[in-house]
Amino acid sequence: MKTPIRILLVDDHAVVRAGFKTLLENQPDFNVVDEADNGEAACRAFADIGPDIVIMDLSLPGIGGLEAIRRIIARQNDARILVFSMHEDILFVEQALQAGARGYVGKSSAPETLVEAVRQIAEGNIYIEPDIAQVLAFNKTKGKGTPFEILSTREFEIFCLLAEGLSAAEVAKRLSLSAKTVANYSTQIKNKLEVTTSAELARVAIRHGVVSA
Amino acid sequence: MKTPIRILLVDDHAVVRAGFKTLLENQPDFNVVDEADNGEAACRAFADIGPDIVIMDLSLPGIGGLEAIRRIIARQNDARILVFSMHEDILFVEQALQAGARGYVGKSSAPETLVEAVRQIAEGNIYIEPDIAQVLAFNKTKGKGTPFEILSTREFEIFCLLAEGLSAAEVAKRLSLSAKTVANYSTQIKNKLEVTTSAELARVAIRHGVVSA
DNA sequence: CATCCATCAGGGACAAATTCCCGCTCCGGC
DNA sequence: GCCGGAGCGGGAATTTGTCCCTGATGGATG
Repeated sequence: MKTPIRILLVDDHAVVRAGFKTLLENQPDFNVVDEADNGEAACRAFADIGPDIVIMDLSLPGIGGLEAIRRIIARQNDARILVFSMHEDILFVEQALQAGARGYVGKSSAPETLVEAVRQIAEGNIYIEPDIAQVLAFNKTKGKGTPFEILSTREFEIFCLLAEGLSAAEVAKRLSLSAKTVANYSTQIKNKLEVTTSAELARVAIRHGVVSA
Repeated sequence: MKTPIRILLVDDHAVVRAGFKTLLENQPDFNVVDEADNGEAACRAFADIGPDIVIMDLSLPGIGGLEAIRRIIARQNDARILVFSMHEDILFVEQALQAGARGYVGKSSAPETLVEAVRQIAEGNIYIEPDIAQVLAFNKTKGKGTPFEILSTREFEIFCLLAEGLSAAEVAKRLSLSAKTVANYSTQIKNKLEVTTSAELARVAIRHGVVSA
């Protein structure tokens, strides 16, 4: 190819980055022109070199991957960003795509998937893993929005208490409700946030700064 | 080199594995002779091919990385195992070394560190990242206890999975245990850590860096 | 004003998880 | 050999969670 795909690689794991780099450069038309290990550096590198595509991990030190995506998109709203994340968490995927990412590839994908995703996105298309795409499409039909806005005031209140580690019975006492009511809310909250266990609930809450660890 | 280092690569992320493989094989005397994506397969592969060194991720489906290390060491107690883990948390390092690993390289290491670690361990030495080694040594002198020392190996393993948000049933499937056993462990773990809900469990885990938020 | 719909609250019935207690095996230490 | 702890799981009672459905309220909107 006469016009190689110029890639900016963003991941805070130096070793993983190096591995990916060699993997990507096995493709003759792939060229990793720069790397970054945090969000700020990624933004700067993007501005400096204007890569064809950014491959970005979401869990970055400093400003997270999401914020980095937002800043890059703010600068150039047709920037081509592929998110590669270790934890294939639907909430993150949604946030990433909403922030402007053009694709999402999870941890358990085949290497060819990554390569294919890079090509698709570099050409201006969108690439989301079939499995994940299905879930997202399904959510869309159900009118699911962003994580917490879909919770009503009361739901959010109960959500916080549960996330802090209170049992359903304790929450009920605190809010002068029936244990039954809290149990029902709890189920509903989990459904809305698409988690199944209280541990996940707590993680989501902590992740979004609703409660502290 | 006339005697290349024969490597068994164990990681459940196909993409990461592919990246590492290409990275390692940039070294002319490194030879990735086999790969595995879970603990059982790793043990079998080790028995089959007798590699010079095993590079192993800790978070594996089925029997975890820790158990895989134990089984390999049980078979050949001078087996050379290098642990490469995404989450460089001290607890895991301690457990891994106790299980018989000869080295530990964390996510944020330079690629050269990984290569160096492989060489050191292949020669029969021990290699632990300087940073981590320091913390370990420091903890030893202070006899500093994390709340997790009171957990047995198995308890800790289950604790991690629960904290990540898996249900008891999922943990059971993952570890090939009865749901009953996991439930019993779960109760015991909560007692030991003095928490009552799974949400609290998750918070404790996150607070101590055992799992990420 | 009537209607519709989301929110809040909880009952009933059933499924599932949790807890407490027990028994069993296997090992490493004394 | 004996003991204690670790690992594994069954039994039974209990608590929780889930699903569904009923009201009440309090805006919106036609």
